[in-house]
Amino acid sequence: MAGPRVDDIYDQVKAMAVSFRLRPGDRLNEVALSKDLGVSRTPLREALNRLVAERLFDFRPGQGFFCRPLDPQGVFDLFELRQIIEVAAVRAACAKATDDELQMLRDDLYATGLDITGLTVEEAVSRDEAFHLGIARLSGNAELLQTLTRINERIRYIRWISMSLDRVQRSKSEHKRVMQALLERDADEAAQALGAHIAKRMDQVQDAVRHGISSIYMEGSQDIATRIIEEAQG
Amino acid sequence: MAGPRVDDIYDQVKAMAVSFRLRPGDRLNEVALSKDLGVSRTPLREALNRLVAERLFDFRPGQGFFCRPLDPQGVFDLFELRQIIEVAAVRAACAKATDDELQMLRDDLYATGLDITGLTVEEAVSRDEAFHLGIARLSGNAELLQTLTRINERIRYIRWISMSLDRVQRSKSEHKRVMQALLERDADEAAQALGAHIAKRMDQVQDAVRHGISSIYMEGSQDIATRIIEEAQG
DNA sequence: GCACACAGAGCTGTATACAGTTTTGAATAT
DNA sequence: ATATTCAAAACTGTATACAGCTCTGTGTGC
Repeated sequence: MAGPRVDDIYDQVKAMAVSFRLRPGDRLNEVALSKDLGVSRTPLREALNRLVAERLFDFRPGQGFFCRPLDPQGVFDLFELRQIIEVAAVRAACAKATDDELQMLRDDLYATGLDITGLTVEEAVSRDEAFHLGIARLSGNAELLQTLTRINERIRYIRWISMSLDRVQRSKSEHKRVMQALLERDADEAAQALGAHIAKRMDQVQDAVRHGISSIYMEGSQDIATRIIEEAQG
Repeated sequence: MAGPRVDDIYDQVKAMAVSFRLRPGDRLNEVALSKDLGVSRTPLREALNRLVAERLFDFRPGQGFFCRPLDPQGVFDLFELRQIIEVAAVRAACAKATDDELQMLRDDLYATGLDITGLTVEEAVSRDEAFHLGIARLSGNAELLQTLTRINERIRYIRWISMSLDRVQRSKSEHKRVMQALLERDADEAAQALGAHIAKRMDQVQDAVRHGISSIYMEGSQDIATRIIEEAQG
């Protein structure tokens, strides 16, 4: 054992925050959580401070750490920023990625992607993220990739909700259209396709946030992430 | 006294890192720095963990905290990301800002902005940042503003260098062009003007990084930020 | 002259203690 | 019932102690 403690704690607490196993707005009890994790408050607070900088927690001096609230405007802003970043990324990828890199992305997409029926929501969103992050990686801009990674962490819960609400999964065909444009190095078409793809999701976001808020407070729906995706209708 | 300690420490250490008073690549000595700041290591490490999340420091388990290196590719990536964010911001501002807000931005620009001769480099860059951040604020997207703020902190030193190298300051006229387009709600023109403005700076970035690296290691050039801007030539 | 081993100093990582503040909840007054 | 007060409990913020690791530099062998 005895691996890097803070990094582990950081990952564990982040996972809790991302999935809202810690309820939004709640004060975080350092003593209780440190006991749960089997560490002392010192490294826990170090991890929490990182998460504050990533905006996964709020910090109020004298009061401690609070789970970020899930507010519609904040989520909308994040989706808008995501769209900006991703559209720019796909344009950069068109210009900078090698043929080999594009081919590998395509292979990954087709290998993992034909049908998401039977997967858990978590897995489905994870694969969705992987494709989008793959594009960001091919942009050749590490900061862009990093920024998108952080955004994704903050909206992951909403994507779970959205995925579990919307049974008809058209993502994959839209992904294929983006991929096709990338392979043809058609930046305008790729940007258009990806921008529209994200915009379409944004329409569902407000609903997802509302469902999300109630899901968090309902018993028995802690397991949104592990729900199985049923067959698409229509 | 007895204000929020961690926040103060965070601000102080961030200021050191941003201005490279701590040399890039160097290991940070927690004991020495905590003594300098008159606090113990515990809150210092909490502040440092925030700065790690903001990528102003690197953290290597077992070795501690290191000032981020100043590498050309990283700086270029940040400028590219900045351009992406700002172009999107100005488009959003064209669509969403109220007439009053635009007028206030214009007034600020003209009030503070006519001539930067006689200012220190730090002040000049600060005013430059203020205009760009003003646009981001009018985008109505808090995440966008936040992201740009963080980016600015990480490239501020390079802008100081760039500002002190380039005596001819055309920024203001370019800012006026952007402002004009904003007032006319001409998103394409505004995006074009702002994008070109940032791109022009990017050409100087590689030089600035090189100068920056040597400046950091030269005695007597710790004070780039406080250098006075001389009269523009031509 | 160079590489390597080893001991000592120095530094980091974490637990714990304690001071000071905030929150809680019961008791009282309205 | 509702609001208010106040004391106890709980929690946060920071310093400090110490274990364990890393780095430094000296000395030894080649």
